[in-house]
Amino acid sequence: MAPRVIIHIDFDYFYAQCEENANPSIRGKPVVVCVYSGRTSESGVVSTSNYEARKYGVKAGVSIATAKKLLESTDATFLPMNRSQYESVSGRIMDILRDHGDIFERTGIDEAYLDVSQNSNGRYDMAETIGTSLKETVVRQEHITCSIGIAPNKLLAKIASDHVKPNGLTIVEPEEIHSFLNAQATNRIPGVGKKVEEKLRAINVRTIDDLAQLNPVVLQESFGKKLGTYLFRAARGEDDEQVKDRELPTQMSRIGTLKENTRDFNLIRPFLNELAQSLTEKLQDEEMTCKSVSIIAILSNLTIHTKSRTLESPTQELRTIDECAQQLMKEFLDSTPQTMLRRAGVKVSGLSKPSGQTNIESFFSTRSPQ
DNA sequence: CCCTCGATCAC
DNA sequence: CCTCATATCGAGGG
Repeated sequence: MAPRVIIHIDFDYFYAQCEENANPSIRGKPVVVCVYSGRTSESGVVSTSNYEARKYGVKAGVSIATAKKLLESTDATFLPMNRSQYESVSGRIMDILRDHGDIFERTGIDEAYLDVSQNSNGRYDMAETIGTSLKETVVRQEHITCSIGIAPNKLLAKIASDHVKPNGLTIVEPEEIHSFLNAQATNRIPGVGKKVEEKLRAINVRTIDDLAQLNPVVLQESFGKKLGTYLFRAARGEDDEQVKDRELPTQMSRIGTLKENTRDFNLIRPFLNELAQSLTEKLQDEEMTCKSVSIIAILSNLTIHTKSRTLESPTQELRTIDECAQQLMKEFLDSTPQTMLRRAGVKVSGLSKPSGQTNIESFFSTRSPQ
């Protein structure tokens, strides 16, 4: 396989940066984009904050109450998340990126990969020019800075984009892989979160170098075949994942927090209906159907439970989806007496776009009802 | 092979 | 004292 040159682009503190652009007067001050849960006026968590706020320890996941305390001495701005706004900014930036590479893959609202192997002629100096140019274009057109990683594969490009930020550009050429990974913490590897990191720490593995000493069999035994193999290769900077045009999304979900903990169906029914309605609108907008419906129940003790069902035939109708969700939730509550619901969600999955006929699967499922 | 469920990740 | 959305994996059961 010919060597590749991959770019990973990550928009800096994206939601907060969008808010700075929407209202430049808040620039230079701490900006905190919040998800308010609606329980009390202040309940909820921080979604994203700018770097001024991060200096005070205010980052994603911190409760709004805590963030207010940490920032009480400052002139910080707290804003509710405005997702549709960020979606449209993201969409325009993605259009710019798409123009800069041979293959483009959007992996989130604020990140994407570009395969520039052809485009750069396999040369890192040319790839750097492409990277610099796309950063300039994005700043000029959308006033958003981003951080970029350029490397021989997706894994290294992603770790590289995280290496220097905000507004960074990090190149890892093939001969630099080992010195680059060397002393980095294992959690720099995508896929190594809290749980995996804990398990690794328990066996005295803290750096990627430590990880690279482990036997593949040991890794597969502790983490399963797939993850074990992945970790073994990742520690060596190896990754064959192709940059691929994203297929259509395969699921969508809505979740919310109830006003108070309850198991009263008179409160839960309209709540689920709202979520189902929002999902149905989105499905119909996208001209998609779903094959199964799930409910998500988060109890007062914060444990998470799910229950799902495959429909007789794919649908995009509110009635079908809503009734299925209601039924599933009834069954769940009946099976767990006493428990109180804190949050509830609805998910639709097995999505397809019958008109698009993007795959053989949806072709047959729309042609031969049975 | 498909379905269901929980877990994990990363946002 | 605790959001939201998506993808993926593994296990267990048909």
